[in-house]
Amino acid sequence: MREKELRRSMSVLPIGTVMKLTDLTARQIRYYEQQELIKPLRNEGNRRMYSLNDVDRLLEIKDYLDDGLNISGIREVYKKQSQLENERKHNLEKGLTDSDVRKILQDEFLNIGGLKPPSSSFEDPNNLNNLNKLNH
DNA sequence: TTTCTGACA
DNA sequence: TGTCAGTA
Repeated sequence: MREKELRRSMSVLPIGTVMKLTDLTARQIRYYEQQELIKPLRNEGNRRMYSLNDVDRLLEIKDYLDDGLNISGIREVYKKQSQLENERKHNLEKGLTDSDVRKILQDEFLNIGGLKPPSSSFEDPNNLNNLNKLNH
C-alpha cells in the first residue's frame, strides 16, 4: 500500500492537465500556490509539475471556498492537519499506536473525573503520567 | 504550443 | 480573478 502513496505523490502533471482535472484557471492554481495551499515541484524548465495529491488538494480547496472559507482559513486547516500528523508520527516513534493513544486519552478523562484510582506503571493506561509521555 | 512572471483593472 | 505582454 506504500507503493500507491508514492505514485500519488509523484509530480508528473503540467498545469494544463491540472486545469482540466480541477476546472480551475491557471491563475487560480498559481495563486493558491502563492498562498502556500499547495507546493508543486518545478521541472528543468521551471514548469510547475503537480501530483495526484496536489489535484485532490486543489479539489478540496475548491470545496472549502464554496463553503465560504477564506484562504487563510484553509491555510489554518492544513496547518493544524500537518500538526496532528506530526504528533501521530512522534507517538508512533514512541511505540504508541493510534489506538494506544485513544485508550490512554480516554482513561485520562476517567481519572480526571476521579472514577478510577491512579497507578504508577507506564503500561497501566490509568496512569495520569502517561499524558506527559505523549507530549514532545 | 504551453507555461512563467509581473502588472493593471 | 481575468487578461495582456514578453519570455523560455
